[in-house]
Amino acid sequence: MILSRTSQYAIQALIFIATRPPGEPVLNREIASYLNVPPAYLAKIMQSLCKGNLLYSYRGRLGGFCLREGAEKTVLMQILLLTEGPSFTQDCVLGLKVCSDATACPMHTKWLPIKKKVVALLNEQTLEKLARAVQTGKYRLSDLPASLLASMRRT
Amino acid sequence: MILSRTSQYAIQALIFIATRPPGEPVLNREIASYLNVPPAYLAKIMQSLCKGNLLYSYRGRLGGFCLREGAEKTVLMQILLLTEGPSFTQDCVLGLKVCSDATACPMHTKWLPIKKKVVALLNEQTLEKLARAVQTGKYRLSDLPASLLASMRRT
DNA sequence: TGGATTTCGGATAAAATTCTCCGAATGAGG
DNA sequence: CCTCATTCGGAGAATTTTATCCGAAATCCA
Repeated sequence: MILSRTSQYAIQALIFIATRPPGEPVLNREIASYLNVPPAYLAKIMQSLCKGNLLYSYRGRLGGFCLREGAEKTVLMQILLLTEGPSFTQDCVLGLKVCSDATACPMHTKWLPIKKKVVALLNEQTLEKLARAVQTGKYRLSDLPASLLASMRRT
Repeated sequence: MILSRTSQYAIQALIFIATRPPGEPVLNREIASYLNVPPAYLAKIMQSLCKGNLLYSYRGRLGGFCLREGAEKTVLMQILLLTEGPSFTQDCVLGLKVCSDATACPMHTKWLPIKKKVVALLNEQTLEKLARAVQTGKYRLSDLPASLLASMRRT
């Protein structure tokens, strides 16, 4: 039900970059402050996304990170395979080392169709699409400001 | 997509107890060796399941753990609420503090129907049912023996 | 009563994840 | 060439999760 923080940060950062004009490097500092995540930690994640061939990085003045050509078509599953590891979609719900159609845990047959839906969903969500959803203003990428949170609690 | 080890151990242990004759206490040691999980760690989890009112515990000779009366009807969701905490079903995929129909992350609307399916599934799987599935021999609760794993790798 | 067996509960260790710091390399611009 | 701003890469700290250890309390049975 839950992604690691690393995965969440990675997805958020990539969508954020996808909302920005392509070709103009985005600073790690800017991403971190927009998303409200620890900059030094995010920097590490950005590095691994570069190594995973999703991003270009540029040093020095005018440096920053850009999506690689075609990376707007990147799908959430690709990101998660980088951040969660390749066994991400294969793990057994109950933690069994081997859980296949042939020999399975008692949840296997019930879980399988749901897992397939999740995988399908993650495979159809592109950065481009998600970025556009954010640009409309209908959806958020970062937390609500604390002031707003407080007023929600009061009601 | 993934439960904590604690949750996995808890579910496995409870199903195992449910496969045993009710009223006869099962030893922590026995459960741990059957499931092949660390006994001392499992013992901690068993304690919290007692505090969560799913189990009875008995000390001394003939001691061990039994399902509480009616606990065969316990549903996976109840266990997970104990082991993963009450926000288990509420967390946003992208990690936003607030992500509701009113103000949401860009995955929210797509994720919601899947989450509902997951919740429904977890709410309909009782220990009784899962234990029976194991008793038929069709499904497993613990890992395959290492020898079998080795022979699978050879093919 | 005393010994054996088991869970309880607290402290602590180990491992994994999350997060920080800093010097070095790189590149832009004066 | 020098300065400044940025990412890179390695080391390591903090936190959380997973795992271990041990004395104490409870219980059975002889």
